[in-house]
Amino acid sequence: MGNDLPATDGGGGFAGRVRSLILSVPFGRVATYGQIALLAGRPGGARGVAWILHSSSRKYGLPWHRIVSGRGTISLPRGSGFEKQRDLLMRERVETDEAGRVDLDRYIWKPAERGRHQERG
DNA sequence: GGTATGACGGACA
DNA sequence: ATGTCCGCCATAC
Repeated sequence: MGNDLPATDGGGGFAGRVRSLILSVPFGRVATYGQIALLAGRPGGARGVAWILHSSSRKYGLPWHRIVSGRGTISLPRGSGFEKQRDLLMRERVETDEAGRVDLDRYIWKPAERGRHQERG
C-alpha cells in the first residue's frame, strides 16, 4: 500500500525493539541513537534508529524528543524540530544548552537504574 | 538488486 | 575544538 512506514515487523524485529526501547525512556531522561541501537542488538545501527524515528515517531507516538546524538546534542536542524525538541525537553526539566546540548552525565537513561534516582555529577 | 538518503558515530588531520 | 572522511544499518526507488 502507499504506506511509507517501515512496518516490516510488529515488535519482534529491530524496528519493534527500537520502538519499545524508545517508549521505555522515562520522563525527564534522554537516550542516544547508538544506545538504542546497542540495546536493540544492533551496535552501530544508530542510523537505522534515526530512520525508524523519522518514519515512525509520529505514527506510534514515540517520545522522539528524548533521543539525542551520542554527544548529547539535538540532531534536528533549526526550524525543523530543533526548537520543538528543546521545548519538549524543557517541559521535562531537562536542561538544554543554547546549542541544544544535554548533559548526558545527568540525563542519560540507564535501563539498569530505572525506578531509582540517578546519580548526578 | 544496485544506488541514494538519513534526526549517527567514531577516527583522523 | 572544528571539519572531513569512512563505516554502519534500514528503507525507498
